[in-house]
Amino acid sequence: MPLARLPEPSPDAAARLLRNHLGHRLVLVVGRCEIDYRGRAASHLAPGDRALLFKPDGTFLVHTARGLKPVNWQPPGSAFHAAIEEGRLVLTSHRSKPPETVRVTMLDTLAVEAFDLRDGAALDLEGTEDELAHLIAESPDLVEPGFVPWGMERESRRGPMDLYGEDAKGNRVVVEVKRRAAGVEEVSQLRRYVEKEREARKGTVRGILVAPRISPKAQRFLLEAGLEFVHLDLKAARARAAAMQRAGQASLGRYGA
Amino acid sequence: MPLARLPEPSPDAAARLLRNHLGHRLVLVVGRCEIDYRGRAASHLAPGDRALLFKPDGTFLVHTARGLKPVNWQPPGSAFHAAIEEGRLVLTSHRSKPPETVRVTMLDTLAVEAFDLRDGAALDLEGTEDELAHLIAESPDLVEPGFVPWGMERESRRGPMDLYGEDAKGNRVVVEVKRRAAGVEEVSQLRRYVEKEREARKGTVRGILVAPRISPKAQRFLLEAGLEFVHLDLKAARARAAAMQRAGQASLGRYGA
DNA sequence: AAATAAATATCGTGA
DNA sequence: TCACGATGTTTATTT
Repeated sequence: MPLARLPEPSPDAAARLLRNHLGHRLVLVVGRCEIDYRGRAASHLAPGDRALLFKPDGTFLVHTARGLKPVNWQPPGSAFHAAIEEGRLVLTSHRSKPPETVRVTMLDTLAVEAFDLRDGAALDLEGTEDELAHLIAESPDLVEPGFVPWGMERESRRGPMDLYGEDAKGNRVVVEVKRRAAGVEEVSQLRRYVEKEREARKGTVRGILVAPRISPKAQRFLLEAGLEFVHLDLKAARARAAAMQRAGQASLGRYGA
Repeated sequence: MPLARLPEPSPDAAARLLRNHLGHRLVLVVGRCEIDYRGRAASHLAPGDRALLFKPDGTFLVHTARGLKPVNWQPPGSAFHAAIEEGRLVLTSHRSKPPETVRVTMLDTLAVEAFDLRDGAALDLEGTEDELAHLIAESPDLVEPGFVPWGMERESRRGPMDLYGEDAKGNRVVVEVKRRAAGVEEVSQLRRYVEKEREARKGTVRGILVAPRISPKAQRFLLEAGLEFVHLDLKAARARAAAMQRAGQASLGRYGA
């Protein structure tokens, strides 16, 4: 049950409830309102019905009936304020760095509710770029036979590239991993790393973009920049990595320690 | 007032309400739940209290008590389904391209509500990159004295660059405009455009990055690539553009037609 | 605090 | 439909 709830409250009653709960509970406000934002940019939204969410951590969201993204918002850390101006409930959210304010004038409040949300769980997410990079680090033949990674970016701070190492011929190799289709921007990214490495070291430096797909323009750009593309998606990487690990185990069982 | 509302409903009662309104109204569900997502990636979220928003356009949002981003979501166009499984209310949202499903098992439903949101307003946003580019197009001296833009990307579809034209000496100039601080990625972007232009045309092609600020690494990269940086933020651009326009008007008044 | 890159990025636009 | 670039991007990570 809501901790508190007011159906079609008066501005005064709504303000009292909000002052009790804003910044402490999840507060939902639904109704007709007009919204102004000023900060890095500025916006105005003429009157209409919307749902407002005020979170205990200072997050503020305004959702219209359409679209995934909030039409206006404020990130965590913002301060809430409820006031009555000219008989109307005015809700503001402000933060200092950068200075930004969202101001909502309620014209018709349909509902105001506060909930105490208890939640100790953290999202367990898989299928990220990081997972793909780790699969390659463990089964580097996914890039090409003989590729030997010297380390991952996070571990070795040699640079921001996802993986680096050397190929079967001893050439330096920079690998950039993408979990989704690569475009020109991703090629540019790899190109920056490879150029930096070519400046720092003598000898051949290869750059390999690993992704499930590459756009035609990006493919041309890649070839012009002397870089390479390896097709690999997460599903295939998982399957092939598992197979390689099994093969490795089998080899060890037969020939290893 | 909500179109419909059930405080602490039974799974059956909640399912009935949801089947009536999902996909037609804004539906809010608050309660303890467990969430699984499978699609481009995959995630699991152990039980906890959250707020669910189902929009009429197929948008689905799961918000915890913290953070700006929903912990799980589904973009517009998704299909909703409410079922009872083993006595529990199970809410799913599915879309086909790409195939993705979010499945919410309600363990304790605190509230279910449906609202009919009427909203004909569109967000009026200013302070975008587009505005900055237009200010420069109208007052090209903001880039440098004597710069003459031949057209904007959108108007002339000459290419992906924000502005292009020629300087006082007749050199081709490619201008990339950013409304916020520029980093290495923004320099790479300008570099791509300039290189393409240098391939296509003979003669000098200058590349100018216009932004309120540039990071030290990006600055070095920019110089190495033979590109230039012009400091300009939106506020200054507005003020100087207005002053230039006034000056232009004054000149016309004195010397012009 | 600043910079860099990832994101289930989303969203609009143009080809 | 795809590709590309903007976003008040936000978020996490590292320096």
